[in-house]
Amino acid sequence: MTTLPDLTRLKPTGGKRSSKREQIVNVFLRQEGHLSADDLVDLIRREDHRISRATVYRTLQWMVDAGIARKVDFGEGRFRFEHSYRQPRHFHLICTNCHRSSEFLSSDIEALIEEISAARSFAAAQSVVQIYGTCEECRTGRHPAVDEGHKDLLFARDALRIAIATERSGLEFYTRAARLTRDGRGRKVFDDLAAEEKEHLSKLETRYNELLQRDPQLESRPTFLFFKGAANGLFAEGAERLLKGVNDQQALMMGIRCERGSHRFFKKYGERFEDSEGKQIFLEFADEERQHLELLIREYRALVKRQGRVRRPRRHGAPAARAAR
Amino acid sequence: MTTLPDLTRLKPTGGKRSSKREQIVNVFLRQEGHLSADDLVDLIRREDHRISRATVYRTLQWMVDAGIARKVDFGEGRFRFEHSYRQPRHFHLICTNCHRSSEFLSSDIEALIEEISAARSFAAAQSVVQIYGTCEECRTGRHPAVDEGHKDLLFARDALRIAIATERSGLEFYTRAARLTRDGRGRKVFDDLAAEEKEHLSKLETRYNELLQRDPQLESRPTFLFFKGAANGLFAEGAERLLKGVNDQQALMMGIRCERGSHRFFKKYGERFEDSEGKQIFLEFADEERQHLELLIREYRALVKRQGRVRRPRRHGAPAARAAR
DNA sequence: CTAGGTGCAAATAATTTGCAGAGGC
DNA sequence: GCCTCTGCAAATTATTTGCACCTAG
Repeated sequence: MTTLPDLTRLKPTGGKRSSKREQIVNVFLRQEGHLSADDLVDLIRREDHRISRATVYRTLQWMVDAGIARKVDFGEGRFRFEHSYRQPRHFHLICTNCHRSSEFLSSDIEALIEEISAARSFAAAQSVVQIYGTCEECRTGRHPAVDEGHKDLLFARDALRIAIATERSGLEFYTRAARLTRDGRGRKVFDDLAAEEKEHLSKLETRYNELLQRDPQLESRPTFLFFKGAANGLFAEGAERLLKGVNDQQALMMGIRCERGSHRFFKKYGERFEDSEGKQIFLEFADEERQHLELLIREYRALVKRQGRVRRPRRHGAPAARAAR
Repeated sequence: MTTLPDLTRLKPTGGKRSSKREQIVNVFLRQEGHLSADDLVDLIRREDHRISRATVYRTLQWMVDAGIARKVDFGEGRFRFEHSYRQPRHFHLICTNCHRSSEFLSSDIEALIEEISAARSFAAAQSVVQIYGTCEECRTGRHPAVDEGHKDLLFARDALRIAIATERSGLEFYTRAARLTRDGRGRKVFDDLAAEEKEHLSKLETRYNELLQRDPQLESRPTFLFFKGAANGLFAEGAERLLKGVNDQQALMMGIRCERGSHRFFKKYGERFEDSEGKQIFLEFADEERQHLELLIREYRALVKRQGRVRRPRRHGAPAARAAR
């Protein structure tokens, strides 16, 4: 919750400013990857030969309490430490050959973990997912075409990709819904939303291109945030269902469901992360979806008031489409 | 691969029969749960005060090599050991309060792990999924209504549940397909398959009831194998798609896809486990699905030969159903 | 007889702690 | 001056190893 890289804010139990501690923390933060206590001692000793191992251990513990560092266990019989002010709760791929590890996020796995915990009435606090095996480099002998790159950029890239896919599927959904809707006011709502999606889509694409300029290889770097819904966008299923034939009320209701799902997803992810571009993207998008959601709920209520509740779906496919032309 | 509880077969490097080792192994196998080396030393010493800690460590290592035990790391700074001759590659829920842990399988998580590994070109050998938190008992203070029960029975129960759900959805699929199919020979294939599914379904249900007799609380024990496809059966999606309108060839092809998915799932799971009722259920079922699959492929080829390849779907829903009556 | 199994004590390895002195507020 | 930080050395914990002895094949 706290713990920006801004160190002035890091005073967990009102500790004193201390040159040694600050030195250790700085060296730790300058590194990336997963350091063992011993790695850190070595690094520190290059700068200052007079810092004891005990102090490093104590400072590591302090950093964990302060939320700067997280203790991770890769089953080596000792702990390692990683930065924790970005992307909490990520998972690891660990190469048993070169002992390097790379990180990833998977909202899909997280969702399953939540479901399983709930099914077992278990209050999950945190979870560890570690995939052990051999990395590409160790297997093929040659360096991978591109390295992982900076986490913040990757996270922002994947956030934008998901947002764009969602926007695209939303555009498809609203365009299709507008075509199928008979009620004039309802149709206008869908038309307006479609226009809004289109505009926002181009904004997101611009933003994505800006991101690419900051790192020319960004697009070819490996996926960091795995999320299955990303492939076709969160409205894809809804858009498909529209074709099965629904009445105006049902179309609005499906819009509500899609927006709600989308809002929840973006909010949940956005809230989890420390200040970063990706977080911002998620939260902005969540807010937009919330607005759409509220609009749709209002319209749904208004329509039900005008028509009474209608449950029967419109006949399949073609007739409705024809009627709209 | 080896490692039945039958200890006579456990001679990894041609070790000698030794009273001490046998004693230690027996005590270990008599326990369930996750023992630390120290726990085991305590248990051993109750029987024989003259066994040294070093021997216990050496025997644990021997058991790991022999495949009797698996070393697990719950981040406590020491290792624990669990039996490994059943359900390899399970995952853990770990209570940080009472330090007990319970096991589960999730083919859904496994599938995601495989996908992620593939996306990162990582050759995954094994994976660790640990959910840390507070168990129901520690949270509410009272004992859970039912305990976990014996793993073998749970695994068999969940295997049967999945098989039954698949059988039900298969029955639905073939019944529907038979109704929609115009080609006489094709219709007969579906009718026969539907009849077979019905018969096998009742067999599975009988078997399930027999299982319940062995443990009256079995049905209320928590899920052990989590698999989302289990809810509606592996043919559910196919059965739904049939309603959208398909021609005879497409119906056969969908049957092929469903049977292939089902066959793969049951085979994969069945092969992973040591001899147990659950394994047997999975493998029997996989074999049945393979037979159906082969039959459908034959029929598909025959139909294409008779009709030429037809790609256009039949018109939506009602007309096809009408035609079949 | 001999390779492998066993006990004991000592070694290792990661980490923690007691204590006396140093340093910031 | 007080309280916390720090270094050093000793302690602790989990596990491994060297070595002499024992035991089954």
